[in-house]
Amino acid sequence: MNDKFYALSEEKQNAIINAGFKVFAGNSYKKSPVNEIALEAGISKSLLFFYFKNKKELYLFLLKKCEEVTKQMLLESGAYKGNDIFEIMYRGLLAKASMIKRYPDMGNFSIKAYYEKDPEVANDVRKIIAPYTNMETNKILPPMDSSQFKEGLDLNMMYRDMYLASEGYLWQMQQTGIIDVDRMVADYKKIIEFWKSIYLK
Amino acid sequence: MNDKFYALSEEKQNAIINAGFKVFAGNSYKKSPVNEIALEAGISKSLLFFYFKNKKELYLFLLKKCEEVTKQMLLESGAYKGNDIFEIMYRGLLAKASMIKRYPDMGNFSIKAYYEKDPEVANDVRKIIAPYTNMETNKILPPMDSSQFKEGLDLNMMYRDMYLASEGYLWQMQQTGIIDVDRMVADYKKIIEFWKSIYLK
DNA sequence: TAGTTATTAACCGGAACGGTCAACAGGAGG
DNA sequence: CCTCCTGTTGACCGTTCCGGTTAATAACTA
Repeated sequence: MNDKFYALSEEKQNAIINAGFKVFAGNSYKKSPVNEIALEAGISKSLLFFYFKNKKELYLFLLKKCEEVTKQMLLESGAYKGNDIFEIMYRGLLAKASMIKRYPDMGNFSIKAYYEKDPEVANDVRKIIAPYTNMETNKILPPMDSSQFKEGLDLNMMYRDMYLASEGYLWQMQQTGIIDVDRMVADYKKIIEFWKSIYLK
Repeated sequence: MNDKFYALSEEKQNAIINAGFKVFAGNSYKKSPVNEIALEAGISKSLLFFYFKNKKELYLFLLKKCEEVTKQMLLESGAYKGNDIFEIMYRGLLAKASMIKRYPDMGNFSIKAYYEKDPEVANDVRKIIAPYTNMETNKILPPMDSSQFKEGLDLNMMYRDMYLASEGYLWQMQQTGIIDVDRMVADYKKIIEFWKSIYLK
């Protein structure tokens, strides 16, 4: 890939990246025309081929970008790990929300890439995705002080319920197409308040 | 469309329908080759064009099928409407799960169709989808006897949390690719037991 | 065997695609 | 004004793909 790409303004870079995410998220690798990505990004196909020597390189670049951003997000969301489970969940959603705002189609792109079967890229996709599959997810109950919760509460089930509801909420939000981070934060705060009212002593 | 299609065995019909759902769910209308659908269904392209006179007809047939199945499902899941909210939710998930099992890609197909912009089909899609958008969804709290729940419980928030968690669970299940209805039922029963333990008096 | 039906392989014209390249625009410096 | 350099593009090419047709074959029936 051409280093000149990094000399572009951040907006221009993001425009290209998001165009790539969008088109590759909407179609399989083979059915995603480079021209469509260029048009979406507001540049010509030739220029895109100037920055990335071919379609495969562009695709794998996007996949790496995706991994990098996700890793960064997980880091951020866990940065203030404490023993307040509600705070942790709140920060987790916040990080995800801002990620969705900056790269709206990245999530769908990564899902598509995960299931990509085209022999031209499949192997490289596995190679890039492999380490990131084993990564620490937040499906596992973080350590916490159980004394503050109501007696007899099944903490694992509580966490599972909250995790599932968060996923469901994010999914529901993404279905609408418009990501309104402010509204998401407000909604989620209310949900967390509800959880506190039923789970805490 | 050719009535001979209905003379086919149910398995053959479903094979064709599911092949259509799968391919159209994975790509936009224009980028979904009829040949790929035929291959996936285990028949030749010519035969598919024998049953459906062109691509558009096949697509709209699938969309109607989708609407019909969804309507049926909503009917089933609400058939035993009582005042037991947990029972209602359980039946709801059960209906959705069995629908996913029979038509694994139907959900993604309907989402794709909803956002389809190709002028060749967009108008007809709106026409078919329109009545079904206004349909009664289960996002609204059903009437229930509040005396059995814990004092001061916000029933709307409770229902919202349960609904979101159910969506999140279904989404998570569908991501795995393998729909194991038995496991889903078992999982969901445990989740509902948990809800009962925290919400009921 | 003859006739009817189910199913397909081969084909066609046109469109789309990845990738290349000569050309063009515009600014910098002489 | 000319010249060089850089960023950018339209036009082009060989190939593949796609929707749809049709003539031919397979399978079944009587």
